[in-house]
Amino acid sequence: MSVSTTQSSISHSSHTLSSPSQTIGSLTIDQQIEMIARGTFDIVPKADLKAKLLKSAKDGKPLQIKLGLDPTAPDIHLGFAVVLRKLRQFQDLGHEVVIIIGDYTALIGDPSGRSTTRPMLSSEEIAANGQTYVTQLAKVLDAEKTIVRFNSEWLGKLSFAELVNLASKMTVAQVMQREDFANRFSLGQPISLHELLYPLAQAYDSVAIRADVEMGGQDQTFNNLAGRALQKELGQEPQVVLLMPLLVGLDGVKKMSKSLGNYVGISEAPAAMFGKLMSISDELMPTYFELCTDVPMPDVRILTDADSTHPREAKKRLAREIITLYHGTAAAQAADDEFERVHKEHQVPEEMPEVVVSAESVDADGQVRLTALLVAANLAPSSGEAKRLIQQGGVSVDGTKFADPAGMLLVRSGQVIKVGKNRFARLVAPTGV
RNA sequence: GGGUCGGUGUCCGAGUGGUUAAAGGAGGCGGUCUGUAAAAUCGUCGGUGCAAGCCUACACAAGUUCAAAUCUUGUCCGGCCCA
Repeated sequence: MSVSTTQSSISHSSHTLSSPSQTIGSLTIDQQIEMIARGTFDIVPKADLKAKLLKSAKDGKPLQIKLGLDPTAPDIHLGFAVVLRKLRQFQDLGHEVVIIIGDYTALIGDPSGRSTTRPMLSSEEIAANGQTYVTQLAKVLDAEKTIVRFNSEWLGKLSFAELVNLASKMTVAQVMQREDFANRFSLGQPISLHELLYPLAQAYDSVAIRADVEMGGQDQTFNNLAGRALQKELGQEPQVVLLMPLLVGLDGVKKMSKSLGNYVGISEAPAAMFGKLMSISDELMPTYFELCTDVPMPDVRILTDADSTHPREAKKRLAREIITLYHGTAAAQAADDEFERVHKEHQVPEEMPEVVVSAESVDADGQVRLTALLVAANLAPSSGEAKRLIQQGGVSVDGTKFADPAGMLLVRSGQVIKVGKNRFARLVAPTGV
């Protein structure tokens, strides 16, 4: 993967079309389209995609597939991976991915709650951030066919006159079509002027790199279409806009995001992933199979039909499939075994956080107040919460319910504290106890 | 610039001087049930403390009062109308 802030990096993208495997290489255009279409929310317009694929195959020139990202630390969870995996498919078909890091769009965006302007990143910092992205994205993408660019490269060079000219290509009414703007406006919520410039800036990215396809989440519909419009306006062949649905999080309601805590990170430990995936609702299974795994759709239909497959088994299969993608088959099987042991045989997990009981917290008799211990062990956010958990019967020590909220515990190394259904910690007594 | 309305706990939203750590809903957490699913159901949700209690909290600050989320003034932020 190359990281470059120079204009020349675009030109290096003209190597010949290559395919990683015979099977993919031999796909007809229609088969390729079927593959690409899996799980998509929308492709605008589908006919253009076909035309571009045909042209690319004929000329032996890979398509430029664009994805714009915030310069904030990427939280690569399954939801984000949905888009990345689609990009990977394009790469497997021989095309080239251009990741655009919106360092400049982030700079001009000064959210109203923020009092200080974000400091301008130095080129060293920018390069360093780029490297971080490379490492993280490489978990899904093919590094050979990925280019990382920063949009300060071209947005930073725009003069005010040029910006005004660009802004003249779009009307307020057009921008206000965007659902979130329209909603906020009608609800009487504030919209800052600079926010209206966002779609324009993002659209200009597409012009700058001559994108053939722009990928994005469903929520990016408007921005991506603006790119298409602006390209047309400026005499370029307009990009195809390919939108992926937003993956619903573990709660089954809201989109998966780190801040909502309803996510599965792709770097999470296999056992943790397994547990989280088993907790999703049955209704979510088909979507997760379609968007997060490579299981062929006919198989998915059998797996998600409760008459042919027990939902529990299907869900375990789902968890194994996903874990295999990021940790390999062996880890997936191990996570499955562990899950069985803990939840079916009600044994304690093999691995769990260890908590060293501090010597000061232990009294002369070697006892600790359990509420304090729970807080120290990160099993409860506050002692009030710890008390509640105990009162409600959510805490057990070595399998025995601990019911006294004010109770003291005689600490022995190796004791297992369990809170709720799946939070465990193993105690390590202070030396000498 | 003028007028006007508003800023309450994770979110929404009641509350116009005192049994208000603040109704109700959403959501979270725990128990039961289950397939660690969903649904259902019971309980619980500021901090600290074994407890009595103490502390902090209704944008921010100052004030009136025995007593303020509630009244006054100023500041900040926002909506709407007018210019």
